[in-house]
Amino acid sequence: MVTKQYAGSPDEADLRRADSLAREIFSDVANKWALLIIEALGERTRRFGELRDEVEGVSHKMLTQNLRMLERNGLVERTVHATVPPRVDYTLTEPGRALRRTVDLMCDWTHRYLGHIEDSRRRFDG
Amino acid sequence: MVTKQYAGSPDEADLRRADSLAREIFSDVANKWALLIIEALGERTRRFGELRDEVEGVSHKMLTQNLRMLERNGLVERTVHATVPPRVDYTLTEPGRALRRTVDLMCDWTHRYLGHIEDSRRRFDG
DNA sequence: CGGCATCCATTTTGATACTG
DNA sequence: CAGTATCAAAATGGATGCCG
Repeated sequence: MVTKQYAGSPDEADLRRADSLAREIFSDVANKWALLIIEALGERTRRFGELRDEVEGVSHKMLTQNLRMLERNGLVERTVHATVPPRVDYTLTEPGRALRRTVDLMCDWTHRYLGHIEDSRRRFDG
Repeated sequence: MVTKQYAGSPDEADLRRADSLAREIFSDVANKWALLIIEALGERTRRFGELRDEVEGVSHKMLTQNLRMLERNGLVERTVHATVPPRVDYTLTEPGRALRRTVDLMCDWTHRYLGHIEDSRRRFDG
């Protein structure tokens, strides 16, 4: 559960605040592009352009937007090199790497159940 | 990585098909409502109305849509009881429960790094 | 009660052009 | 190269009404 259950305790207000925050973070992170970007970053530092190439189908705009969001939440670190042409590196932080481990599991899951899912779809569609 | 790397092997076409399927499944599943619904289902069977109450903020439409998608992918099983008024139960299948375990980890992650993230946001916004 | 279809507002997204 | 701004197109989501 994202939001935890609790009774009317003294610091109920604090708990509610934490819950709505948890929910907000979950909404930020639980979307296709964010998770694919986190996967693509892996353990290595990547340049903006490398990410755009590796995350298939992502547009320039979506990539920037999601990277900004991930940076804001402290999941990626952004390093600007003062060169011409400019070079910007992105790396997962510790929290980012921790999240990546869970995304890895989701990817494993996808490959593991590929067959099941394909069969299920055929049954459903037919 | 959602899509795996591979060289020009004989069954390259098959692999590409599997990859695009993996990507499609990932896109289906990696969205806020789907994951929240999977979490809400947990180990128990739930009625449609119970889910609507438990998944805070979900609309009738989004719930139906996502449940249909999850059913199609074989992650939930839908049971219609021929009563008046009608009663429809939803339960996670084995693949669904397996996915839920990874979503649980994502939720744990969220609560674990709540503080870090809140701090990071403050720094970023200010 | 649960589901589907429709309409409509809002949001998201992609394409494009422009900047440092 | 990376980022921002803008605009139109497309997808999403909510509200409503009707059906079994």
